[in-house]
Amino acid sequence: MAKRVSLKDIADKLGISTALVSYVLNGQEKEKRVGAEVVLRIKKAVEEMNYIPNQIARSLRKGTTNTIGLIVADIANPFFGTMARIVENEANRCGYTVVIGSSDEDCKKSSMLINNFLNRQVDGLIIVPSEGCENQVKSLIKRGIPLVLFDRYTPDLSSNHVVLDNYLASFDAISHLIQQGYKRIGMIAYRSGLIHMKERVRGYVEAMKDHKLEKYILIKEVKHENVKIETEQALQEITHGEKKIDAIFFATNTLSISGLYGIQKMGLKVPDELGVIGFDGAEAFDFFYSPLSYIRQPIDEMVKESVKILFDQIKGSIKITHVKLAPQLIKRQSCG
Amino acid sequence: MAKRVSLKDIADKLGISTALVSYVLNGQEKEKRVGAEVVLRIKKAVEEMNYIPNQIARSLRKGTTNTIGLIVADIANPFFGTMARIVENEANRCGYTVVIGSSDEDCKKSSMLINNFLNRQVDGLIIVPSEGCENQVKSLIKRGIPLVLFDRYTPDLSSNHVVLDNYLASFDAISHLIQQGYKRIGMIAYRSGLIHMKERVRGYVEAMKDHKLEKYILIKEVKHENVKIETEQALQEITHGEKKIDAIFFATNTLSISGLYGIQKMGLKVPDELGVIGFDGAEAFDFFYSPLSYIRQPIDEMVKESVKILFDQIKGSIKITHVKLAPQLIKRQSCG
DNA sequence: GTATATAACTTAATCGATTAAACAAACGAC
DNA sequence: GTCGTTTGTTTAATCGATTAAGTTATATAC
Repeated sequence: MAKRVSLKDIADKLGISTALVSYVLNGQEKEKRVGAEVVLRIKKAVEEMNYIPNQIARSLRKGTTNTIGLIVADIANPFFGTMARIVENEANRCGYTVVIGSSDEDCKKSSMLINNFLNRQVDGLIIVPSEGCENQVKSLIKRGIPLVLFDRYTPDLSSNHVVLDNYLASFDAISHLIQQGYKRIGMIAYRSGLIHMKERVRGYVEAMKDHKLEKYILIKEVKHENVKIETEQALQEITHGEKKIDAIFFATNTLSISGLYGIQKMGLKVPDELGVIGFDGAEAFDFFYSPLSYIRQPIDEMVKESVKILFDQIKGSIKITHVKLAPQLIKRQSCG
Repeated sequence: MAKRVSLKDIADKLGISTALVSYVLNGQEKEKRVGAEVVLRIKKAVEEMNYIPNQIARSLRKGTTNTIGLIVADIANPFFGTMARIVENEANRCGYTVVIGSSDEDCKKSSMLINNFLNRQVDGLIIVPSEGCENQVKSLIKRGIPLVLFDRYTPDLSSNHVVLDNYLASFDAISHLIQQGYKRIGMIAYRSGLIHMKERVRGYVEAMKDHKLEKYILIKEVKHENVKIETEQALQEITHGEKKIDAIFFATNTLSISGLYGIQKMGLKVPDELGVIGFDGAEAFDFFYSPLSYIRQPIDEMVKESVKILFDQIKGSIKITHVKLAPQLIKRQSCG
């Protein structure tokens, strides 16, 4: 591989010092009063020699990399893919690059990613935190690393975060189901201590209680590792037998889709035998024979807000910002 | 933000030189015969002071960043999301980090991304090339940048690439439709000069000719900018009137999904009125009322192969590798 | 007792760009 | 003719880690 052209190569070729070249490349020719003729010669040489500045060297010197790290649960999940795409757009607009990592909701992987990104001196992080990584987050905050948590947060840590009003999301969904005449409403959620999941469950429980349906409260929690199988099993159990449910609420898009596979397989009639409300939205929801009603997250706004907060932090702001955005219930045919 | 601990801080604290610390951190204590007691003291200090090596400095010195750049069309598209995820896994296993960019099939964006990644001294690139960026690719090759093209390639450039046998994919799909009794088979493709699209079209054309159906050849090409609307329009046109088609083949997953929306809206009966075969696979395919038959790409294998080739290049191999993998036709209910 | 190995460290150059500080030449003021 | 300014340029330190080459001190050989 041919050796790359460096600043010094240009300076040497023109018989001048590297300082001049650097000034011109950074558009400081006025402030540093570089001679007009020299400016031209430098620009010409830069063009001719096909010079590409070495960001690594620059980063080392300046102490900033113009890079932000993004840690999601799984970049193959369209929800996070969409999220990543918006982060990328916003970051690029400001001259930043994004490095992305998938944690699989696994605290160890998350930790490795965070360390790796810090080694690489990212200027800030947007993290969808996994369960059990409170200490990692705490440590980041203590070290003053610009950070925004997304989708979830740790209540007793004062970090920046942008989340959906998850309580309201569930509450609305369940209220709507009840209004449509459903009573025995079940919920399938992840087994997780994370606040977003707890809030979604709380919204469900409160809505049921508010309508005096506490006796029908039925929550099945599945583990991250085996979503599809566990979801179908759970579904099987609660849609049969004496106490079988007449409606179901899924707590995430992955759960919703796994659930739909199950419903399809079992041949349940939606919305007559079973009312359904999902989460997040997916193309699959639109093609389900009874197009799915779902909770829509304002993801565009959420991500833009996150990036904005992060850049504020990077610029030195010490303000802690919490943003909670309202969900939207998209009503279609799957719930009466 | 508290100043980070550097190698020198550790050396100073222990009253030794930075060289020793560096040796120990790199596991060279044996070769460089660092004293046993010193090794212990260094390890203890590293732990205590919570030292994190500065990858930037290391990269500058070593000339490698242990980072690879990935340029896809759109990370929000699950096909590329899945691809990115596999790249990430493979890269991580080897201690590499991935930076991802979305080109939107736009040559200018692609160019900006490539330059940006090169500024950042990525060790190699995996690129899903856009139309018109042959010169960019050529320049990369000329400069000896480790590179693997994915999904598409430029026939007259000798670059490494990993692609599907797109000709065969189409040929198989169309042959199957014909075998099922369809004759007036249309195709919806992207308006693109890229080889993968040309090959997909060629497979269609050849299959039609082989069965003496050339008079029914009907290809609609849509632009990237307005996929959904254009696809629906195209569909509208070719499913009505005298010469209306009785089956359709979509050339990508985005086109397939847009097409399904159109079919759903128009209330066409699949597979009776219209046989359908899609591309790539998507959850939406499974929930379409007549589960879609589709061409499945062995994406896992394709990506792993790409990463392997790239790492070979990074390690110095000068071998040019072309990999073409066989598609799989998943037959379901949408085509008879 | 001198020469040679070996072990254990230190020194200092290096990667490439940035930038404060020093320097030199030309100009104007009086 | 001297002093101060302005203009244009160079010098060299710096970011943090790596590593070839150099330096001691101690051990072993004969």
